[in-house]
Amino acid sequence: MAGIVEQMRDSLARALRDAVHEARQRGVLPAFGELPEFIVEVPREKEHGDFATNLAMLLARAVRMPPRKIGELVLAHLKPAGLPVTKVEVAGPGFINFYLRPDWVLTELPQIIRADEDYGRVNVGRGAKVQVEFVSANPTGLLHMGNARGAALGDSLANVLDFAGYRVTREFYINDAGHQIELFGRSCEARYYQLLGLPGEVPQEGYHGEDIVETVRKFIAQYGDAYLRAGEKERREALTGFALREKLAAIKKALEDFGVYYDVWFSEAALYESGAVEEVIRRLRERGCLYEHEGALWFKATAFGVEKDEVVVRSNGIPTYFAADVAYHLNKFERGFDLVINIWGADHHGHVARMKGAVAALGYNPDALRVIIMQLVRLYRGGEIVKMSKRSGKFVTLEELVEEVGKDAARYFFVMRSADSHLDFDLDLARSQSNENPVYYIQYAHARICSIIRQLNDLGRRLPDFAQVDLSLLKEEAELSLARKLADFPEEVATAARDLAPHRLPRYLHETAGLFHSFYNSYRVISDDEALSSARLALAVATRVVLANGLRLIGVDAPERM
RNA sequence: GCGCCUGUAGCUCAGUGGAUAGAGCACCGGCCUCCGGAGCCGGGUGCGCAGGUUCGAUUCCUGCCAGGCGCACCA
Repeated sequence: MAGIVEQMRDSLARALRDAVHEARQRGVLPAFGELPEFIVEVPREKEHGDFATNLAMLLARAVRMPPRKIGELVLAHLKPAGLPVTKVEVAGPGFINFYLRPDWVLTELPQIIRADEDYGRVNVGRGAKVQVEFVSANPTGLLHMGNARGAALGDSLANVLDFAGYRVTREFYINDAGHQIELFGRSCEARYYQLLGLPGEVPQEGYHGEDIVETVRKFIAQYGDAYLRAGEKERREALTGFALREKLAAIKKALEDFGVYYDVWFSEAALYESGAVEEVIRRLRERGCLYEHEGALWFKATAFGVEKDEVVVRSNGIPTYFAADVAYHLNKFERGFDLVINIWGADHHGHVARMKGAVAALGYNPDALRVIIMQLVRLYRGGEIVKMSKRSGKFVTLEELVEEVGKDAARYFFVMRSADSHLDFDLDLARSQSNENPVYYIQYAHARICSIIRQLNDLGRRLPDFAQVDLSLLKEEAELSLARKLADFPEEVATAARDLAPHRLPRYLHETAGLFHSFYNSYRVISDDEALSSARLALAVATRVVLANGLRLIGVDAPERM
């Protein structure tokens, strides 16, 4: 269901193509090859009309005529019949500008209200299967700011893709195998001894956080000192298994409190147990992509344009993390995803090229793997950088963040920046319940509209049948520009999906809320004029729908009262 | 040294191969007998530097400068 803006764009493009065709038929325009791919855009400047096209300028080279001249010729053959076009002109270096009747967009309002929570759904995905893998933190600790940003970004992107017509699977890859887990187990063991009054030392590179102590304390509460007498292997397995389950449960809880739910929790250990890691090594070997060097087995990544080759099996016979990750990605593609999206921290960007190389080596299209690299997060409090260090266990966790600033502010602040940008997170601003805070600004607009409707009910009046409302009564600039903004929502969703850019939404919502506040401040919605009240209620209710839908996509609540 | 990301207003950041580059914050001044003042209205010499491609570059390419992150038989 295309919005009215897209329909208008298409109609104008069609009229333009017809005009060019006509002019060529009549020999007014010389023959040329393909019509260049022109765009019909909304000009930045209002004075340049409602829509504009660069068609004439793009055609200049092919027909060897000045753009303005071409514009005039196209214009002479243009028949915008049935369209609310009031004026067309050639301007500037050769733009063709279209001016529309100011009320052209108003018919969208009842459509918005009717579609309600589905307004803004588009079909750019055409039902393609897409997987979004995000966070995928080691289940050995708590979630930090990088994970939090990934969670907000990944979940919002998944929401957007879903709304844009993709079939989305959200997935968390659990790194529950390998060297780090070994270290984790030894760290737990050391704490186990310590808590039981025996000597024990957490390995230098191990996990020193207080949270591990807590976890081991719970283990002791349940099993006492029974494992002191067990063999090392048995003791470690018991401790590691217990701790991993607990950590994972805590991670899951923290994410749920952050509004993030997964479809699949995928275990790395399962890849070893099922033989998938061995299998993928066999496949790579079969394809001649592996070789031995100094006792280790290497993947010939350089054959796929990567700078360096990569070890898949160490000389001690243990596969690397990379081997498991390749197996995981093979598994993803075997599950039939058309598009596989990973959200990784900037510290993993070196991994992208070789992962794509491995995908290509396995016979899949490396472009079907899209990796979004997020830059790092810096926290500010009181104007100072909050120092964090993972090793010492001193970092702000996702739970603490949500507790300090709330879920809504946290999610909004993470999503409002593009992944490419280093994020300075101002805790004071996010926490402030004032007009400084953009989250509340948007939520406030939503609550205000709900309040208007409550007011209406209190007066014993009811919402009108919006299909019957005389929208032509909306004539004020503030009304028309708000309606115009609302009609942009479907294209906003489409663009966010196409560009994998959920950060567009906070901006759009903020602008929309601003236009509403502005309108609200200048005009009364509910008045003695029944017809005018109905028209303005249509505008207000449509605004509520768009704000609610947009906020939902970024995982922020749309409260009826604040 | 090599690779990736980033350099836009005092600060944090949007933005697009096009016609006069935007928002929030901060700062200053206005607005409530009226549906929620968490609101509204007004206030601006800025695209790191240098070349190139183009009818047109803040956007694309090259070099340089600055910051971040990588460059393990770690993950």
